[in-house]
Amino acid sequence: MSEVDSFFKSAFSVDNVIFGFDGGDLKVLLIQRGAPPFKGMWALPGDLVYPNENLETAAERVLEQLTGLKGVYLEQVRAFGAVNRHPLGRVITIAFYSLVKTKDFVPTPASFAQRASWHNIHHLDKLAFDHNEILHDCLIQLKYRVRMAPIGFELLPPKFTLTELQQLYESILETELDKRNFRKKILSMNLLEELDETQEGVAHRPAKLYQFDQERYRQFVEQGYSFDL
Amino acid sequence: MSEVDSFFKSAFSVDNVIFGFDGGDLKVLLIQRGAPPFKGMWALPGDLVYPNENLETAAERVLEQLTGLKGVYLEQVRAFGAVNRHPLGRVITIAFYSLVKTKDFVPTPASFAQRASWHNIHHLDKLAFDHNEILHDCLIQLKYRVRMAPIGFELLPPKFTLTELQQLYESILETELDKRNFRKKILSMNLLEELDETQEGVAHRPAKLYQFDQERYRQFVEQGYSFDL
DNA sequence: TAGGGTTATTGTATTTTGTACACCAAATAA
DNA sequence: TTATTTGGTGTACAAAATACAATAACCCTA
Repeated sequence: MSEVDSFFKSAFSVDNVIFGFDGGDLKVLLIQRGAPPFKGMWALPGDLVYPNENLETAAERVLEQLTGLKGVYLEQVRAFGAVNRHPLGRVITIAFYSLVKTKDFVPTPASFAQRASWHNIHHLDKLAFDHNEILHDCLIQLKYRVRMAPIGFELLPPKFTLTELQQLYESILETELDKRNFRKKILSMNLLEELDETQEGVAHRPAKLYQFDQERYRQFVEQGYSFDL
Repeated sequence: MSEVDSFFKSAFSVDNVIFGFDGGDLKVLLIQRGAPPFKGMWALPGDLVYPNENLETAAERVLEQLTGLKGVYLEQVRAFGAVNRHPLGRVITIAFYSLVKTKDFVPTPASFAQRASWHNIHHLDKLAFDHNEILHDCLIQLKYRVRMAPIGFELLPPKFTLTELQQLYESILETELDKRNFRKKILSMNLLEELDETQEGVAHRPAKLYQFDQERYRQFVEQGYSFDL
């Protein structure tokens, strides 16, 4: 991440809250800062926006440099622009969150250099800058969005069990869901394709695998329905 | 509104979608640009953010300079930062919307100078910059928020009839609502105080006046309920 | 190979919420 | 006084949310 010159007047950056899910709690990918300000502290990955770069493009670049991933789900949350949020000058930042499948994450040279690692979203220390606040707002946005659009699947492998899907929702929404009611509701939208495969390598009855069907969702929306969980 | 120097490298501004309601359709307050670029076209009121000014403060300043109003409801929507959105250079803008009571609006010198006027939100020409897109996104945001938080009242005078409130929701949501069901639902939350006053000067049975009770809403939230319409 | 351990899968009854719908009341104007 | 206009109200039905428990299918171990 390039750093802000100490004599700049104003600049803008993007910061990216990269969410991941590994079956337990919801995770966020943080980097450990190697230079002042906030040297050694954990921070959201981000960078200044290049002169000929859209905001989304900058956020995608930050994500790709760190994770090697392209084409992942990305959404802007809002701008953070408190006058003193950056100790070296006036920098406003545009916050994005993205949803990645943790198994796709391949550490890049940038992620080694920046000591990137996954952190449990509920056990976070004080982060650099106003990143705790940014993270908090992105999480609120995610909680809201995950119930109104079929974006949770972005955090799961292409084939998943209904229990995995339920646990994902439970960890994002921080609530417990009833198994039978959850299945009834998610299956009633008819957006999941039931596969002829089952879980393997588990010491109990293996669960059926499902995958999200993008085409069915397109028709679902076209017919005036909206995802709601 | 100060203009961007042609030799700047990058800057950021705020733009404010000021909504108003006069009983008919939802309105938005626009200014007619007096200088290039887009001279003569209608645009959202906005300005560059001052070096020592928070984003919200800048949006409040723009609003106050134009309308004389302070302390109105204001909410950030998101940043707009397409590379070529401003013809004179790289300017990203942070979009806000605010909700004002049209009867409180007192034209200021700035609003005369900028030929500010209310426009029907559904009959808009092409606006300057990317302001149609900004307006569109702010309207979508308003539609969401007005059903999840008691912010519609910000567009009405302190004392209003249930029919006025219903018409407000109908014009924001662009849908018709059933009178009995609407009243049942809004009254069931018990957030409105029924006053001992009635409408005056109407050629039919006068309606009871109500006012939104902020204190009741505080307790409502405290008890874990959430506004939902 | 039988039994124990673990998770998967399924339906129904009840409560709550949403929706559809029509008549009388109270004021002004002619 | 009568016509016109909007205000105000309740009930029956449909849909959705919720609460809840027994059997099935697999692996492991004795």
